[in-house]
Amino acid sequence: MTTSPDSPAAAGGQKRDAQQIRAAMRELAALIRRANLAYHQKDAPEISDAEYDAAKRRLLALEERHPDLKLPDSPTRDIGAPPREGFAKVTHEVPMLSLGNAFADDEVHEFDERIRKFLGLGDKVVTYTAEPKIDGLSLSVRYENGRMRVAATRGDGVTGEDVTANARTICDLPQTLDGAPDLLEVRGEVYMSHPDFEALNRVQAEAGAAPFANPRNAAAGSLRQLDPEITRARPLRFFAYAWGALSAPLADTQMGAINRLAALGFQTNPLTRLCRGTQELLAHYRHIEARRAELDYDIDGVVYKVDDLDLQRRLGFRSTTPRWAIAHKFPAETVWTRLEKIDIQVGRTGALSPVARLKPVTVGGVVVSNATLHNEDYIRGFDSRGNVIRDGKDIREGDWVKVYRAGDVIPKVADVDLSRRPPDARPFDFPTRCPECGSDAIREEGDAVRRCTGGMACPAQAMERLKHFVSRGAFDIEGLGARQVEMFYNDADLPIREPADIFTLRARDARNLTRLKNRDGWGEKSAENLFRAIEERRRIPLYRMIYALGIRHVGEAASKLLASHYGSWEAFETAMTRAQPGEGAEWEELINIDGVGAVMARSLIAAFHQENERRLIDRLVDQIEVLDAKQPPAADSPIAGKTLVFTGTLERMTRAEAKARAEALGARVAGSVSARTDLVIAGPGAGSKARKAAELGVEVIDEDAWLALAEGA
DNA sequence: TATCCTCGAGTTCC
DNA sequence: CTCGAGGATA
Repeated sequence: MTTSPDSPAAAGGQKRDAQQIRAAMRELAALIRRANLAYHQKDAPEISDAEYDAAKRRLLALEERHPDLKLPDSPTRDIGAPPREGFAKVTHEVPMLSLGNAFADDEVHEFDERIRKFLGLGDKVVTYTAEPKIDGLSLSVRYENGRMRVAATRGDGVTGEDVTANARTICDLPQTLDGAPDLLEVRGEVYMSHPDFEALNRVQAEAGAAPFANPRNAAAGSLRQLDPEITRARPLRFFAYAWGALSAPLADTQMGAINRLAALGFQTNPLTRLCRGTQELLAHYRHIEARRAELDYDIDGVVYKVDDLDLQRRLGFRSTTPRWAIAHKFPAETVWTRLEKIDIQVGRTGALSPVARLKPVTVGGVVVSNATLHNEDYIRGFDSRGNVIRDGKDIREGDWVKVYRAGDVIPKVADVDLSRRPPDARPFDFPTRCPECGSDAIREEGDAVRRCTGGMACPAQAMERLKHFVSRGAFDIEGLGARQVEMFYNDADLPIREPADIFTLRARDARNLTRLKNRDGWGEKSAENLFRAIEERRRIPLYRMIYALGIRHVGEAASKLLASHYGSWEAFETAMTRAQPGEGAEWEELINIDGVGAVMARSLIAAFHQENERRLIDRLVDQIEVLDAKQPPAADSPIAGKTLVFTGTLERMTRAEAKARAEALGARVAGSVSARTDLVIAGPGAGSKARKAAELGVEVIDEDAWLALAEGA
């Protein structure tokens, strides 16, 4: 038998390598899992945070280099792995908002038009600042009387983490300021330069530690070290570009404020320019894009801001973003890979969601193996109204597809390579029966999603409903997350199949021969902790209860509206039980709540009238105590107990603000004028509502009078 | 009826 | 983070 001298040996070497890598992966995975378990059960951790982080990074790095060898049950894909840090929480005095995005030139034109329209500027040219968007992490640094006091990460925008000790090691951040306002919160981006990043990874490699995937991860990992001495050894940099709380204005333009920050000793980005109108904005965008490769730090787009701070103030904010700024993003990195299979998941509302199972690839430093396919139409390539998606190309199992991470997070399929389509590939046959329970899956007229009709008889829906029930905004039971729900759902001795079962768990366990505390992975302490966490939630605020029911169209915001309107579970339940869709006093009351429309109202009524659904609710209510919503007391305000309606444009405050203010003063805010309305506040452009108020003889006041009323109270 | 805005639901990976 | 739908308004 003749073989070429080296090929079998080489193949054998590769195989051995793969085995060694697999073995290393298994060992690291076991180490991480043991540490997670120890942490969960609040025992003394077996390994230090640093060792844990190093193990996790090493495993991630291995997986990144060898996506094909990744263990199917790798702990790196654990959701809800516990945070291991002990940073204090900091509430931002001024929230750190995110920015709206633009990807194409015409979105920049729309941004500019929106602004001119909002301000009534006609064809006048607006001046903007344009600056690179640094790909790091944002930080807010608070100076009081010229001294650095607190530095906090963005967090969720409202609450961040206190990383002051680490921030003090960043040389771009002055410890003291000369000539600054008494109170100054400087905001900007912490980042790591390319040379520093490469040097750091060399040091990591020499020390046998896993390298960081990219400068952004390196910066984030360094800033969130518990030991500031480690952070000190990491060369972090900082660009200032914004501010939070201030005791005195910095300037009257954005550019002026940036220059002032520079004068105070902060680094500001040298590519920041003033641009008059969209043409200059786009020109500067292309200039920055062209120079992107020469910069020694990562950027992911260009930020545009209205320069005049007075105009910024007038433009104000939408719920999560300022109207006066936008991030013009560079195109996301895309990668071609094979789509191996299309799976269908069933959500809590019965929605069938297609998911692409991909041959794992690294996109933007992360291994991606799944991507959302949204719905039937997205796979088909055009929707029911005949709109074309991806030039009308459909997606088939076996196709080569172009994948990117939308907003650098959610993997999506952007394109299909028809030239590489396997000859035997067939158009995807979207199921018309639920893959979990076999019930019919139907698509309502005009709806994009197909839904399983099985209701609570569908195990997938029942399980997802339970997961929602214990989720953060709902009952939020410590130690009973998605994974535990799945475990208990299929448990032979101690099943949780519906919400009420959670609250009978302890009693059932006590009657059992196979006690929870005797099981693998459980002990007396962990079982007792779970039972205690459940008991703590037996008394539950009304809005959490309503939200937990998981009624379609009724999310967190709507639940709060309903809770504060009805005040008690009894009142709410009675109203929902008596209400008839489309008629009667209870219906009128329901849809008159500002923010509740006919669709939501019907959905609520259906939930309380559908027999099985209703029994679930009743059995749950038997087990718990629903606390009344706190009624705003403010009994002595002139509008307490009155029903108000806002109409037209409010110029001095947003509608949400006005509403919150009115409610704080004990008034109810309704959406439309009726005989039960006491007062209408009409801004400019008020139409039918103001007329109706006049017809009904309801008092109408303008915004100034309303402000006087609110201030006086 | 069209348009703007916010909310709900579903998704991935850390 | 994104899409689609619901709700408010012009």
